[in-house]
Amino acid sequence: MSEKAAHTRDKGKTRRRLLAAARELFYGDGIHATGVSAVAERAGVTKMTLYAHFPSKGDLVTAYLEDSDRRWQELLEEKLSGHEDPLDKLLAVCDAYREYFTTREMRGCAFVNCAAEFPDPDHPARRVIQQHKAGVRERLRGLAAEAGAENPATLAERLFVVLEGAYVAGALEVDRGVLDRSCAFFADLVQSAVRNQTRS
Amino acid sequence: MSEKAAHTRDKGKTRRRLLAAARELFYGDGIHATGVSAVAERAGVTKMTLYAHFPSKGDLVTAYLEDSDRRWQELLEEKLSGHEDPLDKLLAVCDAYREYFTTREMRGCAFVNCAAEFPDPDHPARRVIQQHKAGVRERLRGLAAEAGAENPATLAERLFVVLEGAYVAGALEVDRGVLDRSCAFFADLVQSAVRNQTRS
DNA sequence: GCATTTATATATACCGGTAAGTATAATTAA
DNA sequence: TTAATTATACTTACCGGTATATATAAATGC
Repeated sequence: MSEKAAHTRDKGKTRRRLLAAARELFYGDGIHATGVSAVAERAGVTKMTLYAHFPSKGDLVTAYLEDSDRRWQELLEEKLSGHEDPLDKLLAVCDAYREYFTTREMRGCAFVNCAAEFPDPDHPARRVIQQHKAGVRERLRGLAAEAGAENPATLAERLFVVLEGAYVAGALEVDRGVLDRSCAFFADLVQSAVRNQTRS
Repeated sequence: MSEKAAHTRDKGKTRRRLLAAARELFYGDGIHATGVSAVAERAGVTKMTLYAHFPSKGDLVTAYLEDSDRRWQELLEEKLSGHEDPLDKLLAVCDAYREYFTTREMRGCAFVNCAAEFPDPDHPARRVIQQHKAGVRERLRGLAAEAGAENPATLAERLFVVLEGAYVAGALEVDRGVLDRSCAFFADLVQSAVRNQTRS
């Protein structure tokens, strides 16, 4: 049905198509290597239409990042909702990471890659990146506390470092197993941090 | 003495100047965002001279990566030579990482950043990146074995993941402390992997 | 010691391609 | 009628890379 229906008057739909195209191309090929014309073409619209939705390429980039963050959060919360025990919830973060990683091509973290392309710390895109990473860390900290870790802040930061490291290592190595082994690493850290807790 | 001596006939010196310029600009601003003219200008030479040393920008990029890897290895081996005990050597790898990181601006790993800009796994630059990371992992594995870790391969991979994670986390956060805290993390991992060893 | 050759670098202009972004007019669907 | 989109052409700017002709320092030959 939605085959030849490129002539939809639904503005939201066009915007979603543009964001989907931006996601594929920006993430897959890099941002500087992707022209706005290519994004428009992938979305099946004209460059003029793209500029009707996003005033500049920079705005499209930040919208792409915000959209990616939103999608990540949805995936994470869905994963978390499948568990009751706070310890299981904590472990589920790692699963979400792995799933998010393996779904997308082995291109590493979209936010890290974007930061590599935009060195200026004051660039608007960096704000979104910062917020995304801060969100992950904050979530980990809360779950670590709920799980009863001795030092939730330390555990959360270490888990965060492991996740980031596994992400880049998995993107660079042909060997995909590092992802799975890092999940075991993650679980070991959680276990040893919660084992010697003061049981309530 | 070497002030106004831009008219040196030393080919090696010009090449070094070009590589230094490439390092600063490629690393600091990104590769796609840096034009060959900018590199030549920074090196104080003409674009023609650049192309007399490197047949294309791609070749300059791979030379830049090879040079970076060589510099990293020199720093690492110098750090390692300051210790006798294999356990201290292992810990020194983390110090080398931190020093290498803080010397250069907070822009993360040059190899990871380059991989973000060159998605094609068959791109020549990716070969250098792969070799660099494989070298780090191999070194860690050897030192872990010498230090008498129970499972050197597992420890080495985990340490590698921590180093990579700390690198990207430090580059994204304004907080520089994550680097130092990750070194403590690194040390903890080493300690607990060596503690329960079968003493020879 | 002096001229010549050769390697290295300069200066400058150019080419084809592509990028981001704009202008304008026609078209489509509600 | 009106908002959304198309189609096409355009501007300005920069990119990687080349062409051409010149200048200079050092090694070479006599």
